[in-house]
Amino acid sequence: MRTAPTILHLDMDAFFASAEQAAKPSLRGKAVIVGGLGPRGVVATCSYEARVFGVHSAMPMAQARRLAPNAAYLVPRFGFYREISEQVMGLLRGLSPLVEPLSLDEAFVDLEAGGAAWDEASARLAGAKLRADIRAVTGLTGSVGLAASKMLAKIASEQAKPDGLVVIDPGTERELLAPMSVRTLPGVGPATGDHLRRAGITTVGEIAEAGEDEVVRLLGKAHGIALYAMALAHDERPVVAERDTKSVSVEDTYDVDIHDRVRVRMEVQRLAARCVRRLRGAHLSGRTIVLKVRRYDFSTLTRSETLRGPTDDAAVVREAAARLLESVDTTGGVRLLGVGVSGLADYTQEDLFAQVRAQAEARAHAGEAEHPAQDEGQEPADEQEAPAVRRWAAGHDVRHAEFGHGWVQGSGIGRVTVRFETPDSEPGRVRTFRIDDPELEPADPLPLVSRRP
DNA sequence: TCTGGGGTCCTAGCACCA
DNA sequence: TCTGTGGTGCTAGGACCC
Repeated sequence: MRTAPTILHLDMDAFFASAEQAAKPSLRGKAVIVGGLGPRGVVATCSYEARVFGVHSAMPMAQARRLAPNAAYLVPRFGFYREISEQVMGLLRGLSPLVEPLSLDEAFVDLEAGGAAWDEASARLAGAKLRADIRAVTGLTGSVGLAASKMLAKIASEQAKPDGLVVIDPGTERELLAPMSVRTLPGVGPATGDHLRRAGITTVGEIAEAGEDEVVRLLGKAHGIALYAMALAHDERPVVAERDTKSVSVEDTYDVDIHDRVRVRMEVQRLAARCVRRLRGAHLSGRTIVLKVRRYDFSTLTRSETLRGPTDDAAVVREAAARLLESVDTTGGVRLLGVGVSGLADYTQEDLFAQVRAQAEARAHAGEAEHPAQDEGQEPADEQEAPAVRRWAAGHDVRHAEFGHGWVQGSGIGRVTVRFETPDSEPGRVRTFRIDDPELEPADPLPLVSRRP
């Protein structure tokens, strides 16, 4: 255990919602909710103004709409958030080579490894400078936690929210943790929390008092030992810069349950193709194909099949997924389907069988379209955008030939409403157009902080 | 109230093998 | 030859995280 608080945890404040507010002046100071807007969507992130109404992450969107009917509802723009995230991660890498991203908006940094800090004063200074740099480069705020371990740095950044910095001094950890809820500890979710509560344990201090044997008896070996150590503030997990991907998967929840078996088969084929495109995009191949089915009653089951060798061949994955589906009863309807590949290898070991078949097919269909697996990057016909009707997603950027840059505030019944404003303008005016207005074009997001010299 | 999407890790049962 | 044992791989499910 190190003796100085030189592990830093950064957590961007209400990241997606803050990015949208920075991009759209008319939303600043307002309740903004980002998430799936379909009937089965959930909240990904919401602004602090929306939290006042009781809205929070992972809440069903329908419930959020009841609580905050006047909030702005936007679909996530991951490409935009990723760009901002890369700027932030760049700043972190300036502090240390040991940066462990946890998601687009969170990361650990080992300040000591980078020579950026060696004691409390230098760590505090590095944290404060980082926060200022993030604001200057992205226009957004992030909260920083500093402690001697990852667990405590994360707890510190949680306490620092929003827009703050908290240091947990080495030596004070156990005292600090003792009165906290067991849910504070990483790995304690609703199920484990309930389990502990039934045993009369609700605080971290009570886990420590119960003793390791009792916690192992309640939660099993791996979980019990890890949790007991955390309760004593023992956490020696290092900051790991490079993490290998273990699996790649795609899944879709349908607005309405699918009952038609033919349609279910078709969706599984589409998902398998999408999954392989992701796999190939990451230059990976895998041995185990996993089919996931969530039924009408929310019960979820998985079926998997392990091949003799790794593959990134779309036909092989599609066929395996189709075989797996045959063992699943879907009468009653399915709400979600997913296809994944695990047991990954970072190279493509050619699947001999697929290769031979592809060659045979190529001979048989000489002059026809290529085998989909050889067709990386191109969307199959079933996933191409239908050009007939243009769709305008709420929150996405647009450009109008006459009125300039704006974003979609809403659309429906052949109309699209656009607010014309940019990150550094005043809140803009709203205008409504026909959805097929030729002067209206989708546009790329503008930088949040203007890059004038 | 009605529950996303993309991941990771752990456990347990079973089969197989030495 | 039979039985027990321990390791390993596969499969399925559950919990958790952001």
